[in-house]
Amino acid sequence: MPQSRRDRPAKPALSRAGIVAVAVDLLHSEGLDRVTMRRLSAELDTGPASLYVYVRNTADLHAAVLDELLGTVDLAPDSTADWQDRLVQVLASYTRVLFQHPGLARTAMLTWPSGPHYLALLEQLLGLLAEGGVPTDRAAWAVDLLMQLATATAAEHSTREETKTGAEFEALRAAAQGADRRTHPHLTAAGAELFSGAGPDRLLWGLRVLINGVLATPRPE
Amino acid sequence: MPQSRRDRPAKPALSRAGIVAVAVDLLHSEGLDRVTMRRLSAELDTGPASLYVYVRNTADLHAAVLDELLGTVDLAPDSTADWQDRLVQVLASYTRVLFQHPGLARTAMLTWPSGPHYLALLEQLLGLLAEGGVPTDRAAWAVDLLMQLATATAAEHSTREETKTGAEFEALRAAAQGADRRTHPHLTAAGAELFSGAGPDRLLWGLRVLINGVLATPRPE
DNA sequence: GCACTCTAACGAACATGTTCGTAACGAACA
DNA sequence: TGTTCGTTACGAACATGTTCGTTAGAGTGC
Repeated sequence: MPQSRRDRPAKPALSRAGIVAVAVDLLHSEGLDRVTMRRLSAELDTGPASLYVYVRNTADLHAAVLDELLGTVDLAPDSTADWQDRLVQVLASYTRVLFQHPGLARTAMLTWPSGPHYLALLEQLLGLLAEGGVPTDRAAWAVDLLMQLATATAAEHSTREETKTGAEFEALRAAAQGADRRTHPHLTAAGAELFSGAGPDRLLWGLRVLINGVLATPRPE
Repeated sequence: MPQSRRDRPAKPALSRAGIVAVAVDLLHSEGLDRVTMRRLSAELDTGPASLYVYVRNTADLHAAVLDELLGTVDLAPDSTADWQDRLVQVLASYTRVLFQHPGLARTAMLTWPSGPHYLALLEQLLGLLAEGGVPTDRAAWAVDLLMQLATATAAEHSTREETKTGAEFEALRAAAQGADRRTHPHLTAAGAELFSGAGPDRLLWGLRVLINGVLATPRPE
C-alpha cells in the first residue's frame, strides 16, 4: 500500500503535452473545479512547483485544455448552405463545445487562446468572411467580435449553471424589475425583455446583428 | 504600540456600504491586487470571515466597488449631438472609467453588476435607443451587446496592462504570424490586421457595427 | 574518465478565498 | 427582570496559486 507508486511502469518524464493530456482526463472525470495545480501534480506523482516549467499558470493550463476541446468543433458543416449560415453554424458549434464544460468559457474570456485548434477556427472564420466578400481589414476585426460574442454567451450560461441559477443574475433581475418607474422609465418598460430569450436565440440574433453590421460598416480612415 | 487600536474613536459597526467604501479607498491607494478579503478585513480591524455576512464573495465585493466607480461615467454628454453619437460617447466614457482601473473590467465580464449606477447606465442606453426608434424588444437585447463589447474591450486592455505586454497575447500574435501559409492562407493574409488598431479605434468601429446591425436586424419569430 | 554547467524537479513557505462551529450580543418576550 | 432566540462577529482550519532556493541529474567539453 505505501509504495503503490512502484506498481506503475515508470514515472514518465514531464512534458507540456503530457500534463495537458492528464488535465483533460481530469476535466472529464472530475470537472474543471478539480483541474488544479495541486490535484494535477498529485495525479502526475510530483509537486505543484514542477508544473510551472511547462505551464505559465493556471489560466495558461486551462487555456491549453480548452484548445484541446476545440478540436471537436465542427469547422465545415453543411457546405451547401449560404456562407452566413455556415458562419453561424461554426460559431454555434463552438459555443456548444463550451456549453458542455461550464467554466472553461470564462477562462476563454480572460486568456487569449493561441493553440492550433483555435487558430484553425480563426482561419475558417476568416475564410467564410472572405467568401462573403468582406474586405480583409474588416474581416480581421470582425472575427474578434464574433468570437467575443460566442464566448461571452457561453460564459454567461456557464456562470448561471455553476452558481445554481446565478445569484448575481437574479440580483440584477430583481433590481431591474424593482426599479422606480419614475426614475427608470425605459428600464421598467424593457422589463422582462431584458432577460427573455434562451441562450441560443439571443446568440443567433446577435450573430446576425454582427454580420449585418460588419457588411454595412467600413473601417475608419 | 500594542493596543494602538484603542486610539481609534471606536470600532464602527460593519456594514456593506462601509466595507465597500473602505474597499474603494484601498483600490485607489494600493490597487485592485490589494483589495482582498484579508487585506480589507485588516483595514477594518477584524477577520476575513466577518465580511462574508455583507459580501457574498470576492467577486461580489469587486462588483460593488465597480458600481461605485460607475458613478463617474458621463451619462449625458453633448446633448446637441446625434443619438448614435451620444450612445457612443456614453459607452466610451464607460470604457474610460474601466481603463483607469485595470482588472475591474475583467470582474465586470464575469459578474453581473446590479448596483444603482449600473442600472442608471442601462436606463440611459435604453433611452437613447428608444430615441433612435429602435423597437423595445430589440433594444433590450442590444444593450447587452453594447455593454459586452465595451467591457470586453476594456478587459482586453487591462489584461495587456497587468501582464506587462500580455504574454498570451504575444503568444497568439506569434502563432498567427508563424502559421503555415499553406494550411492557414487567410490567417497569414489577415496577418497584422488582426492586431492592428488601438483600443479606441476598434471600440468605436465595433459600436458602429452593432448600431448598424441592430437597426438592420429584427428579432426572430 | 572527469569536472563543469545548465536545467528540470522539488521541498518548503507564504498569501489568498472560503467554510464551519462557536461565542458574544441585542431584541423580543414571559 | 430573566430567558430565549436570531443574528453578528470571529477564530481556526483547509485547499488553493505561486515563488524562492536548493538539489540532483543529464549532457558537454576536455
